[in-house]
Amino acid sequence: MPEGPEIRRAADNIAAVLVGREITGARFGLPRLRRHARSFLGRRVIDIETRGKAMLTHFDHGQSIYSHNQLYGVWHVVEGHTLPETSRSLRLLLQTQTHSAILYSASDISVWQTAELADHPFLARLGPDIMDPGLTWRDVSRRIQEQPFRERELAALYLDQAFLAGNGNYLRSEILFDAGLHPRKRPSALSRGELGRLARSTLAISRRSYETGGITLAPRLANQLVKQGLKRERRRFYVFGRSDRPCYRCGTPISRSEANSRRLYHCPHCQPGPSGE
DNA sequence: TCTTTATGGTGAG
DNA sequence: TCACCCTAAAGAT
Repeated sequence: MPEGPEIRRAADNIAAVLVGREITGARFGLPRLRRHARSFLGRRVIDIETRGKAMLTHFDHGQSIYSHNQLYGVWHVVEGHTLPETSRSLRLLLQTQTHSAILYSASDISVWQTAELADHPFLARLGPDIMDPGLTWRDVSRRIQEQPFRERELAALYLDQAFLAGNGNYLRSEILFDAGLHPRKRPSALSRGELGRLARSTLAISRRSYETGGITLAPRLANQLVKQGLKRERRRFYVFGRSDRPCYRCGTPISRSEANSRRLYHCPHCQPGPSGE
C-alpha cells in the first residue's frame, strides 16, 4: 500500500482504534528495535501523522515511531488480539484492550523523540504533502512554477518527494494522463491553462485514490468496468499498467516507457508530446 | 526451484 | 546513471 493516499488511509484506520487509548501490548519484530517495546506499554497514542509516504505514530510520553512501508509494508487492523494467519514477517504490533494494529514486512522503522523528528533526514527533504487537506490547487500551481522545479521534466517531478510528498509511480502516470500532459514536458513550457489543469489533477487524482482505496478512474467508468467483470487490478487505472490496451478516452494503445528507472505510461493521443511524439 | 518484478529509497561516482 | 537494499508474489524453468 505504498503511495501517499493509501498510507493516509491506513493511518486513518489505525487512528480509529489507537488514538487516545492505552497501549496494552507492543512488539517490534526487528531485533535492533526490540528493546523499545516496553517503553510504549501503558502509553497513549496522541496522533497518527503522515508526511507523504511516511507515517509517524506519536505517543504521550514524547516518543514517536517512524515507519515507511516502501514497496512491501502493509498494515492490518483487527479486533481483539488474534493475529491474522500470514507468512509475512511481523515488524510492529500495537495493541489496546480491544484492537491490534500490525505492520508487516516494512523494514524502515525507527523510534524517535518526537522533539527530534526535525532531524530526520528523509522528513527534512519532503515538499508539501499531497494529502494535506489544506493544500489547494493554487498552492500546487505555485509550487510547480518554483525553481528549480519549473525547469525539470514532469516525469521526474512527479516522483520527487521534495517537490510534492506522497506521489508515487502510479500517481505519476495517472495524474499526467488526467491533466492531458506528456511526461517529457516541463512546467516552464506550459500555458497558464495547462498549469491549472495539472495542479487540479494532482489533487483530484490523489484524493480520489484516497477515497476509493487506490482507484484513480472516475467512479462512472470504474462502475462500468465492474459490470464488465474485470478483476480489481485491471480496473484501477487509466494508463498505469495498461500498455498496448486501448485508452478509455480515445482508443489509442497506451504506450509504456521508462523514466527515472521506473515504468511510465501515457496515451500518445491524449498526452501529445513536446515534438508531436 | 529458479528468476523477475514491484505502488520506494539510498549513496557512490 | 547505476548498483544496491529491502521483502513478497508472480512468472519462468
